[in-house]
Amino acid sequence: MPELPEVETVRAILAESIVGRRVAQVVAHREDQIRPDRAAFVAGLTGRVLVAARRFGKHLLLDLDDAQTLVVHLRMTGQLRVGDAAEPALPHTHLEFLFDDGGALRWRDVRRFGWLHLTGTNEAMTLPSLAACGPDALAADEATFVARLRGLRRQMKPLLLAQEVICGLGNIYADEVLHRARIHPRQRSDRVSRRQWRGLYAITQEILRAAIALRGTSTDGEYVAPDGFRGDYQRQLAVYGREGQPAPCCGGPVRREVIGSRSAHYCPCCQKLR
DNA sequence: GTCGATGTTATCAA
DNA sequence: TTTGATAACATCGA
Repeated sequence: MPELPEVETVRAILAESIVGRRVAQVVAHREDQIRPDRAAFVAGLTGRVLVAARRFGKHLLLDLDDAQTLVVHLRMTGQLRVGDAAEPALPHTHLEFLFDDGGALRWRDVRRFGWLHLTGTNEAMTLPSLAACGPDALAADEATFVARLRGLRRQMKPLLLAQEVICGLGNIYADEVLHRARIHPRQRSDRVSRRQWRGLYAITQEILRAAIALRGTSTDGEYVAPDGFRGDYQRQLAVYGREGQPAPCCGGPVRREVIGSRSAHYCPCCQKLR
């Protein structure tokens, strides 16, 4: 599922492949995922050139040549695919941007939780979904990161998933980060030491960068990049999705339990509750 | 054919 | 303040 490293991979590929190209036609097969509405969306994008691709947390921001920005959230199964307009669209393709050079950018989303919002570039960060976000997990420096997380008293796993505190982490990387930091997912955050916070910051940076280098994680073939390739980080996962299998830290079995109504994976012998 | 699980987020309830 | 339940949706596997 797309979390920060996957969205960053999408951003990088789009920056290479579609910046500079002009949208000749927008075909909206359905309108429930586009905002503010179909008419404004289609009219606002037709004829425009993409000039930049940015990312904030799990949000993608595609800047156009007229001070408009297309903000995209992939949620669970949203995908942007770059290809040839002559190729048949894959199933669950709900939106197509046809370029004037015969290429196409297509939006597909099996579960249809994702959304695309066309707004002014200056207003993009004021969209509720973005305005509510804390600092980006990758862009934040150590002082900012620690300051945002300290002072609350929540279970560590749900805390790392809270986008309003720090944005970008999802279920996979939250589990991986806590495992590497040897912190139990139910550990109350007010019992975490200053030293542990600093360690958590360093580990978060390492894991996010390593995942980006491998172009993200593709479990169950869910996440696919705009070029059709899957990520490779799933091979590096220590605990996520590995219930019952030996953890790399000690060889003991990975445990899975529901915490904050989300599945959490951890090593019970190396991630002790204090 | 039914049921539960999947993971992200908003919203409402406790 | 924190936690949990629910809903949005489609697919897959038991």
